[in-house]
Amino acid sequence: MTNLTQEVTQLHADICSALADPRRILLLYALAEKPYTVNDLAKYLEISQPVTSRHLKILRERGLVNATRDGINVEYSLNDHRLIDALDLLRDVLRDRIAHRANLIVELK
Amino acid sequence: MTNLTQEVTQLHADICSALADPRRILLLYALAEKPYTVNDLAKYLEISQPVTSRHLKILRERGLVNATRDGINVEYSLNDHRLIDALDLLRDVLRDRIAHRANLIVELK
DNA sequence: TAAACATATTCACTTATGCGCATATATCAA
DNA sequence: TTGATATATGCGCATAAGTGAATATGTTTA
Repeated sequence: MTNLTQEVTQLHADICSALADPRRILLLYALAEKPYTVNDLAKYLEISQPVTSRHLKILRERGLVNATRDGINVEYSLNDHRLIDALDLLRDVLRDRIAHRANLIVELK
Repeated sequence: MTNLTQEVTQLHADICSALADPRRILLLYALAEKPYTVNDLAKYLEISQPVTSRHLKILRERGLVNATRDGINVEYSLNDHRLIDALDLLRDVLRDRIAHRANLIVELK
C-alpha cells in the first residue's frame, strides 16, 4: 500500500472520528436544518457553551462545518449535505440491526 | 430530548467510531470484496495477527461484520454493504474538500 | 475607554483507545 | 493425547479524547 493511500485513509478515518460522538452527530443534524450560532446550538442541545465550542472546533478543523463571524456571533453551517446522507445510511444500518435482534428475541419465545 | 433518542444517538456514534480507524476502514473495504479469514486479512493489510483480531472484534461487536468458524479458521464477512456506501460518501466529501483547497492554492499563485 | 455579550481557550483531571508481547483457547490431524 | 495451526485475550504502557471551571479573546455599544 502506498504512502498516499495511507494518508488518504487516515483522513478518511479522521472524518469518521469527527462523527464518532453523539453530540457532534446532533450538532450536524441541527445544522442540516439551518445555520446556528454557538449559543443557539448550546441551548438547543442543552450542552454548555465551552463544550459546544470545542465540538464545533473539531467539526470545523475537519472541514465538516463552516464558521462565519456575524458581528458578535459566529454562525456555523453544514459544509456538505452528503455528511447527513452518510449518517442516515449508518442509522439505517443500525435500525435494521436492531430489528434483526428483536426478531431473534421473538423467535426465542 | 428523550432518553431513547440519546440511546439511539449513542449507538449511532458507536458505529461511527467503529469506522474511525484507518485499519478498520481497510478491513471493511477488503471484506466488501469477499470474505476473509483473520490471517489472510492480517497478511493482506500487513498488520499483526493480534491487532487484526482486535480490530475485527470491534467491528463484530458493533454488528458491522459477521464471524463464522470454518474448521480451524474464522471467516469474517461484511454484514451490510451500506457501510461501504456510507464510507464512499465520506470519501467523496473528503475528495471535494481536498480539491477545493487545491484550487485555493492555485488562486494564490 | 468601559461595559456587556459571544466565543474560544487553558488547565488539571479522568477516561478511552491502541499497541506489542506473551499466552490462552479452539480445532483438527496423527 | 500430542502437536500444529489459527484465533482470541490479558497485561502494561503510551497517547488521545473529553470534561468542568475559570479565563482569555473578540466585537459592539454607550
